[in-house]
Amino acid sequence: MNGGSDRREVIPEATVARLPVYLRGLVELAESGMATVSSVELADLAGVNAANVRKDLSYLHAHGTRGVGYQVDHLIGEISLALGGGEPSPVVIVGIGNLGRALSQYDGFVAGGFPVAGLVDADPAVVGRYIGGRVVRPVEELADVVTESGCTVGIIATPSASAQEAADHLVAAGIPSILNFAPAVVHVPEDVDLRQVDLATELQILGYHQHRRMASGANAGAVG
Amino acid sequence: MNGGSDRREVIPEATVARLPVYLRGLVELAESGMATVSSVELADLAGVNAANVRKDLSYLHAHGTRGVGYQVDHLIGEISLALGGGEPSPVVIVGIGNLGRALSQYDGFVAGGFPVAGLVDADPAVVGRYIGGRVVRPVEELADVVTESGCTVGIIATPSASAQEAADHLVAAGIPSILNFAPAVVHVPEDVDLRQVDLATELQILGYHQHRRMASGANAGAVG
DNA sequence: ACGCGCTTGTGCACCGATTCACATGGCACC
DNA sequence: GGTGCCATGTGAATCGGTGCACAAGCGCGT
Repeated sequence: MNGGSDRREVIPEATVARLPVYLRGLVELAESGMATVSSVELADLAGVNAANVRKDLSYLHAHGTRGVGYQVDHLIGEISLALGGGEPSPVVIVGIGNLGRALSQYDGFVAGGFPVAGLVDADPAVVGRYIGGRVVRPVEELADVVTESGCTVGIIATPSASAQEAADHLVAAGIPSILNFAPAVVHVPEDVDLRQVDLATELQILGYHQHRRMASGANAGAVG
Repeated sequence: MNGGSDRREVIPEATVARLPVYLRGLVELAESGMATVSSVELADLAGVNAANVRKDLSYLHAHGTRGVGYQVDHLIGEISLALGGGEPSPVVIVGIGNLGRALSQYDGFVAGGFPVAGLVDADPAVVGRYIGGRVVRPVEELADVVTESGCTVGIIATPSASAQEAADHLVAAGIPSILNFAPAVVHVPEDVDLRQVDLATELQILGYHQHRRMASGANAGAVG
């Protein structure tokens, strides 16, 4: 059943999605001088259940001390290690419209270890322009950009109509991880990791809850 | 226990999250002249399982015709109705930095029925500037902006340090739905709907998979 | 008018995730 | 040095979601 050599076996997807949140909270704690943190405190910071925090951390083999809590430094190290080994992963942004421009200057990327290493666009009117000190290169040179900078993450910020094309370019260039901001479903090979960030969808989900609240508020008092 | 008059009882959260994707696909189908669509086709468009599509649509009481499929027009109407009743929900954006500027000009918002009705910022250096024909107003006037324009959705695009403050302002102004782009956990009252869109977190999740793939690729051939 | 094929609608089983509750165990204080 | 407190770590039950597989039903062709 177990080889025993699997230091880090497998972390559930839901846990992986929470680790960055823990990490942010832990960094804040470290900056404010806290040396240890309990699962309850960390749960409060991350907005989740305390038992959930403990189970999540148990997957990292980052055990704490009973009666005391977890060591903040150690925890930061373990989570960072799990989330990419601490190595920065340069990103390339495809599609330099409003959103692409904003993303290329978004501080959170650099702070999170994801420096923007390249900008490409298919529109000749945009190619050659400088955004935040970086030149926009034609999408035909995407493979070169990837090779030069060692990009491992591609961000799609094109209009939806061009999203699939952009994804194809990224896959062809050997990018293994893609973050798609375009409101469109794109298909990639199985060995490519694709995540969707859909602003319009998020708003529509909010709209549903709002609509339902009003409707049920007018009908009955039962509100979830 | 049940009134029996609940035309639309409750839709599972996972289904709600897929409805906007269906809607997009359906609109495309309608534009290309398709009158009916089968669950298999729609599933392919949305990238999900066909049985899942059928089950999702059954929650809307939007049943199709056996042997034929679903009527595209009717389905668009039903989904739109579920997702906010077809009424546009104006949004107000708090924090006009790089991201806020991009969001204020994002076409997808208007197209999705979420026109940007107001921009506010706490920084006096930003207040008064015009972004896309709209003036940035001070955060103190947030309540006025909401009242004037009937905003029902607030978008937080501030730095993380100000996110909680922005949320508090929005809640105080009576906004029931908040979309938070700041990489920070914010707390709101129970009756306020809050959704998180965290770019840095998404990248870190991608980083984990990438890291794991390399690690397990060096160890064994087993890749999920 | 009748039967065949296609598609919907759904019961059921599986799976991952969450959460409670409790046993386990270390630290600090006396 | 002993005892009590407190927080971890985890077993087990529960919950929501997914997907298979099949029965039910409608239309179209003959």
